[in-house]
Amino acid sequence: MRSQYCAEVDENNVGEAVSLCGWVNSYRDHGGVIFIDLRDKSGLVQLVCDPADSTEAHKVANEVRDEFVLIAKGRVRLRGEGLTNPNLKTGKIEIVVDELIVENKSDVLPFVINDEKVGEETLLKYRYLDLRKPKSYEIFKLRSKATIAARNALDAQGFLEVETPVLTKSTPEGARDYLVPSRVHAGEFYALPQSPQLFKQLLMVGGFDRYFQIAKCFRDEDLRADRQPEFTQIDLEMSFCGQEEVIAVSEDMLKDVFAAAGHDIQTPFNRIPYMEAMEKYGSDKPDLRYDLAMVDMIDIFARCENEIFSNIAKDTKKNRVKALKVPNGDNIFSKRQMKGFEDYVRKFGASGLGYFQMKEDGLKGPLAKFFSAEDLEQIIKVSELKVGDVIFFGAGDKHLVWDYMGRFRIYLAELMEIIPENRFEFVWVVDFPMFEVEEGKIKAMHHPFTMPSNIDVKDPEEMMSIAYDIVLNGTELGGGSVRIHKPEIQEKVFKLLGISDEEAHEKFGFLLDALKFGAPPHAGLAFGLDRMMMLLTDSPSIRDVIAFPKTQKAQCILTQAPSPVDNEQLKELSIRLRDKKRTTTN
RNA sequence: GCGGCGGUAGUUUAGUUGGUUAGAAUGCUGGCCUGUCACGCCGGAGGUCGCGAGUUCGAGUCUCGUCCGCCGCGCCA
Repeated sequence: MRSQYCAEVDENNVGEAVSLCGWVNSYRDHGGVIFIDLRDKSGLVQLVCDPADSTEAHKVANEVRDEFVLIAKGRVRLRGEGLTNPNLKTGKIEIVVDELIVENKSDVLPFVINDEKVGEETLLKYRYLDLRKPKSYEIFKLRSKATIAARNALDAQGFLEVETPVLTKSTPEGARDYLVPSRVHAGEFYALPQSPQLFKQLLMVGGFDRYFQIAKCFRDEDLRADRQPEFTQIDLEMSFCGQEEVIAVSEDMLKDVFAAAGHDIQTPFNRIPYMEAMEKYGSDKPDLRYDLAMVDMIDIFARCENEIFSNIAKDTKKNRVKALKVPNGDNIFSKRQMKGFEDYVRKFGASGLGYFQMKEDGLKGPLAKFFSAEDLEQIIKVSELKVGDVIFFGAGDKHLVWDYMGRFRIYLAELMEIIPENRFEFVWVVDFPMFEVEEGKIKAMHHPFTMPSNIDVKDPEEMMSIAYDIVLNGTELGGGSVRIHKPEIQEKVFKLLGISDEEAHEKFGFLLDALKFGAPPHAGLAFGLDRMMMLLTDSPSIRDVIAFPKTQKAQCILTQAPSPVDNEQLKELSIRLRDKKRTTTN
């Protein structure tokens, strides 16, 4: 049907007969001669339909409209002097058409392909038209190349690609599950996997040694610009290995994946312990493309004469006083902007945002009077203040201060436009705590199958885990851990999490059993492929890198999913809806 | 669940203090045009102003409710 792709034709083909297929990108009817830009995945080529060459083809060309599907047969000709188009890869040649076949017509499109201004809602409703844009094709081409590079890298390292079930068992912890009703077992449900976590551990018990999968995962939580209810992980697990082997394999794989996307990245990546990341950047996924680290001020504030601050500063275990220096901030930001900073951090629970300005004659600010001259000097010294600098500080509960000062750090960096573009700054965040306490309840920070590094420590809050996250430019790209492979440790962790023996056996009995039958030490990691593609394609939304994404209300506006179903279907599944109006019929 | 922004021809949008027939660009369409490539020129059609109430002599504009889209918070082991 086709001799080559549109944009593959060039000067070397002059005089040759070609047969090209594609869509009408645009047409220009001059009354006599008609020009058609034919488009396929490779690009554009100009067709010329001149009645002098073929009255038949010209007649057909008269009826052609945008996005008609054509098969054009003709010969390649060099364009005349002054008639070339430097904006087109094929701009030096054109196709003199002697046979034009309209393979399929097209209704008028709801929007013009490549029109950058069209709203996303319209684009998503007609996503297949949006995908015709060369820009869309490039994104999915890159995604394909990256995925294949990951496969090849892992294959070369002896990993076996194994598919794990999509219909699986609902688990109590973690995100909300998507449930699938069982027809055969009335009243019972499968769950879609939040990740293949337990199955990949079972594959290690099965002796496969190294497993990977490009796995779809499902989490029924609210959406964000970088979160969809179904997403893809590059998931891997390896036996008789610890953190270092997983990190080494991951770095190798990432190097290949980024190379496939045209980026040379340097390994090994830097590492930062979790606590240091929190103390310096207020985040477990710090963006290290810029510094702007927080400075600890708690000692100095403990000595100040303002009771609110000194009281906060006395409890160094629970509280923090953190400062962010803005070089030359006094000259960059207006009074009004600085007031706005306080409003910004208040949204995240801050009760206020103090500041000092570094003037010619020393530190100035509403709180300066509470500090001794020596301590003011000390503030200047520890934060290396120069005239014109401004220093902001937050005080209070450490988790709160880390959070809002960490967000403020990013906010400032964006405002000051100090974030370098076209740079990939990878960092491994390591040495995570095993648990976090929320509203008095103890929760696994990573997941309950993570190996503690100090299982015998008395205070569970002091327990650390062998877990690691890979962070790129402030985005969590992936995470993993060394897993528990001994049943007694797993049972102990369940106990600490407040999961009873009974519940543990009901929900995870199969895992506890498996651990009893010679489970090897094993460790693994999973990457968020969609987020990786966002970064590789510089896309502002995860929807851009997913062929058929869902809206923020988790709907697909193309297919109208989710949708009501017949009562008959529900009956088979032994399901009765509370609100009967929601079914389509009966 | 909460906060912010938005919804007006197919598309992108303007619309003042509530006041005449809701305007533009682009797309579409009819005609003309043999070298354009964002072709050009002349003409034409195209609007439940998201939806529903309310206030008013009169609502795109004001009020209330509701739906949808986007961003964020909560949530996301």
